[in-house]
Amino acid sequence: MRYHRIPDETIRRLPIYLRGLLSLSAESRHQVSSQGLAEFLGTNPWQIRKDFSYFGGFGKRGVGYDVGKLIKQINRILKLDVGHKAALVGVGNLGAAILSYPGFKTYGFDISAVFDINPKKIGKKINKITIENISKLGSLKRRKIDLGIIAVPGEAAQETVDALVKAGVKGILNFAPCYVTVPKRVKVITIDIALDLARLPYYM
Amino acid sequence: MRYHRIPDETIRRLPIYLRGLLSLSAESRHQVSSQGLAEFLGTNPWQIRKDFSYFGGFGKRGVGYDVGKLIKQINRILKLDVGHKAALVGVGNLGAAILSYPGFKTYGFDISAVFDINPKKIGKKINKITIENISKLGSLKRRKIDLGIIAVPGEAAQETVDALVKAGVKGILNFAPCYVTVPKRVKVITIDIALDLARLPYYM
DNA sequence: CTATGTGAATTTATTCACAGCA
DNA sequence: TGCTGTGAATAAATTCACATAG
Repeated sequence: MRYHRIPDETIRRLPIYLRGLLSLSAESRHQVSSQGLAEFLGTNPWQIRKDFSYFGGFGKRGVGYDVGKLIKQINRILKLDVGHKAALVGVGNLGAAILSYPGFKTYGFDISAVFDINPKKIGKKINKITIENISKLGSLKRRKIDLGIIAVPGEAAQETVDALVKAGVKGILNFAPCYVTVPKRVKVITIDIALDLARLPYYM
Repeated sequence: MRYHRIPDETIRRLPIYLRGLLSLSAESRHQVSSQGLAEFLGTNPWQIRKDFSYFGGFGKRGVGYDVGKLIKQINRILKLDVGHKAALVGVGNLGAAILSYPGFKTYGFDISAVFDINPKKIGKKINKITIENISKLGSLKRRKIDLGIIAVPGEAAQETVDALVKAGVKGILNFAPCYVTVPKRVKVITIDIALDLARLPYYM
């Protein structure tokens, strides 16, 4: 295989493949062809083969892919194999839902600290984690937490991001419905669930 | 302006523009240039002008865009100007968070019915809406609800989708972490918040 | 003189078609 | 023979550059 820059779209799809492979694995499917995986995921075989080919030979010609091996490889490519500690900031409705969402640990994430600004919430426990004062974000570096999840109102998003960056996080998942600026070394992914709903009527 | 097929990516960005324009409008900004909007949204001016150009002349040369007018136009393009009633299925942690999420009404959505399968929840009220038995989904057509939001476990997603399709919805926002199949006339958008988190370490 | 609107150029991503390996 | 892996062909999206309108 020659060198190729890996398309962003391929990286975006890897977690989808991983999710599907984990489902197959849970059903004790140990082998799958690009055709079979494509049907399971609602995509097409060429796309899957092309995406995998950027990383080298994952499969066996005439046979298909080994599900367990593929899971390991994708986990390594996405750097999920090392495990990641995350801090959640903002324990409103959305924050509480995020905290109890089972999907994160599927990918090796552990929300190990929770912060809020509301004095009534600070000190209380939620999912066995004590809610800390947002002013204590400075402790993240010492606690090896390099990932922040923001579930605060839009008005507070930028200052929360700034505080997280100062605390040394390298990646931020932003649920606040606005654009935030960060230094280039930090990666932000913004999710606004209403945005996706907003384009649904166009297609209906 | 000559005819152009509108790129999917442009449609994906329209709600982002709309969100930004609504913010500007709330700050009493009535005029904005592609440059100014781009900075506000973290994108670039060419992209914005190109996207708008697919729909005709929205701006005034030498001046910029009228914020209010632009909001109206995008709302119309996305068919958000008519308002949409949605039904939520599944009132777990995530469902409850969705129900209280303020972002939906920003785009003219009204979650006007809530369903669950758990007998202990049925009949209870949440956000002033009575939780109904999931077996009553058939009433949606009569109630002019054409949009479904699914927040059930993955195992139940396909059957829930089937029930919603049978009840006549034309669009589905799926929060269950799996691919679901529908007839071509129905549009599904799947959101899995863990998928986005899963590609963050790659960039860190 | 400023900022839009848009063909053309470039870059990026998808699809195809088939060689090559188990 | 069956399914992967990958260059080549095609399609789609982004970026540029500048003519054009207010």
